[in-house]
Amino acid sequence: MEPRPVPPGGRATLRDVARLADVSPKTVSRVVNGEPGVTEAKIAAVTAAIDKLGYRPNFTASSLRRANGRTATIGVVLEDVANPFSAALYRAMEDVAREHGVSILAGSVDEDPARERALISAFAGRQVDGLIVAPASTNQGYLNAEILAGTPVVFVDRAPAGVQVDAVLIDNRSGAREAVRHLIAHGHRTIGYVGDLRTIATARDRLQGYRDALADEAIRPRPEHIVEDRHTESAAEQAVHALLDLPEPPTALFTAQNLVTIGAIRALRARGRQHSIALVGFDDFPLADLLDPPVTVVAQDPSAMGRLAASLIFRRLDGGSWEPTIHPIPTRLIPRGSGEIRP
Amino acid sequence: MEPRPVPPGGRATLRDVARLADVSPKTVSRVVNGEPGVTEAKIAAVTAAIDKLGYRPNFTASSLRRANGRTATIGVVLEDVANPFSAALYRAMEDVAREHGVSILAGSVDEDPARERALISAFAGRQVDGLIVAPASTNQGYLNAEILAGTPVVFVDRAPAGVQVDAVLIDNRSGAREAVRHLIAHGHRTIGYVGDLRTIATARDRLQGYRDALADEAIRPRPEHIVEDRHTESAAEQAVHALLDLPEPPTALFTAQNLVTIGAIRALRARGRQHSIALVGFDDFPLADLLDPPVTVVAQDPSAMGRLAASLIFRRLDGGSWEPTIHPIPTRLIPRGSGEIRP
DNA sequence: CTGAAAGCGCTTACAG
DNA sequence: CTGAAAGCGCTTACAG
Repeated sequence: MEPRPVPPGGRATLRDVARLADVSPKTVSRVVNGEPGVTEAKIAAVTAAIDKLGYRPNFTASSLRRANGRTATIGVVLEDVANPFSAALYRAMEDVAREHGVSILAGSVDEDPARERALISAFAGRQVDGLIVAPASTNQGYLNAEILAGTPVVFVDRAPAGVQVDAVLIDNRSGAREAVRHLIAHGHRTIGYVGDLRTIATARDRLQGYRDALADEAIRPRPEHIVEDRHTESAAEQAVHALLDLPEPPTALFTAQNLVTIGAIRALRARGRQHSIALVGFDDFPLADLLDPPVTVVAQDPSAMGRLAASLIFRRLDGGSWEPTIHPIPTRLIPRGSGEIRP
Repeated sequence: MEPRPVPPGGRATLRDVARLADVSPKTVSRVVNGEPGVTEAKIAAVTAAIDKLGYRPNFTASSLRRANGRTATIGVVLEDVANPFSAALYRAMEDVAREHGVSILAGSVDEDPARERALISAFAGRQVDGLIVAPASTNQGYLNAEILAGTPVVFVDRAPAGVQVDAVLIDNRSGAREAVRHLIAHGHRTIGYVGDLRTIATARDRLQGYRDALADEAIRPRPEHIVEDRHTESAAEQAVHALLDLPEPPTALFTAQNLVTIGAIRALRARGRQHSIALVGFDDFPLADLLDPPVTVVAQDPSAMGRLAASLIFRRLDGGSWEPTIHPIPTRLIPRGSGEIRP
């Protein structure tokens, strides 16, 4: 609580400390960085001066001069931190980064390629040691300059295009196939699909998985039962209302993203059909098990994905070298009730 | 996709660009920063060299030398990004920061004061232009050095102690009082309290609000109906089981935090009591309206809180000056069903 | 309109 | 064990 004698309006520098302790700047640097070969007396003098001035080393300046140029900061580009999937990814990365004494610059892109580039440009300009990206763009060739310059880049959730990098991905197609197969196994032949923007590759993969599962059982997909480009809860809700208004409505729904699933549930509830129309969602979400009926989902493991993505960055920073690889993370079907409703 | 002629293993510098364009570094600097007074010819030469080298300005170095020393980066210290409350706060701050061309360094403290200090130290060492903090510590006097040095600091969700800063807060006590008053108005006289760690000031405030509401109606609080220090879902779940096992169990519950509310719901479900025991939770959470019964809550507005907190930082950075103030954000009781169950 | 010199806060590479 | 000089990548403050 005692006010510290900091230079008014500015912060003390290493030179201020050196002057007060009556040593050279280099000696202060040695003390600050815990380098050996400084007498106890000088260490004490420097430490006292640091305390007195409230000196805080300028890490930014030191990394500018330091041999490896590392900033102990990585950049994380997410879809939307407010979405629990992104939030879980981020939290897992943060935990790994903390173990390495590394801070995180993060931002959300909301499916906007321009925002993705702006964030990466801002992070690269701040000399991040690595980048973890869940891309919204269709091609990330612009990252090649960074990669050539030696910055490790890892993609998460979405595959790279135009660039060779490690990627932590799930198999969206087979996950979706499993979901729809589950519905078929419970007797459904007319299954509606409601999915995210078709500009998103993972959304297209999930639709393909849906088609695969139908083809497996020689069920002809009905175009009117397939609704793409639903990115929000309310857009999905409307889509489900429309599906149920069809002359031949589906008896089951596969909803290919967490917000879409929630929108679908709202529509089913509004019609009192939640116990008569089966539902399997892609992506788990908090409280899915507490709804009535509990929601069957194909769960991803965002914590595992985030941990692995961050670990890959740090392995490369620690000198690890390997060809850029796809690192698959398995999905898991969790039957809870909504997916086991029979037609 | 075409590989750029970047110096192998390193990035091009402003000097590299200057050499290639055959101008002085200062001229490159002018072009990069869009300063006026450069001939079209030189601009073209510099731009071509930048493209050829894949040059990206080192923003870190420029802010070291730049007059105001700004890094266009702020630090955000949250409770836990994976909690939807923190995630919503963060997202709102991010949106404001983006409008100002500012990046965010963020981290979670998980109620650990040491982590709080470590994060702030890391962010300050990276020369952030401002700090937004949801503190876990009981005293933040250590921030005074930063504040004296001119870094704007804003607290959010939790009040400052030992330091004079702006704070964006809700009135936890009166919010809790309103919640419990609501239960009393619906006929309850024995109301259980389940709350977060008593080390958290807002948890203590909410308990006080609970006591206030009982006192208002001259209801004697029963110590055995008050359970503190429940920080996780499962801890809260256990607590509710224990409450309902009492000889005289409460007919209603006030759960003073979002995870605690969810844990309580799990316990009520497990016993099939969700329609017979009333429940009001503090903090809204996604899907609260889709549960059965829908959950009555006292809602905070984390988006409004985050936006305001970030705006305050930028107003100060833009030269605004005022005495550090508490900025109250109202809470709102949302009756949905669980809180209107009668004894 | 353009550039040479100095310096932001720190570390490197030496010398003693 | 200690420090003087130079330099990280850039901008400032001048001079022309």
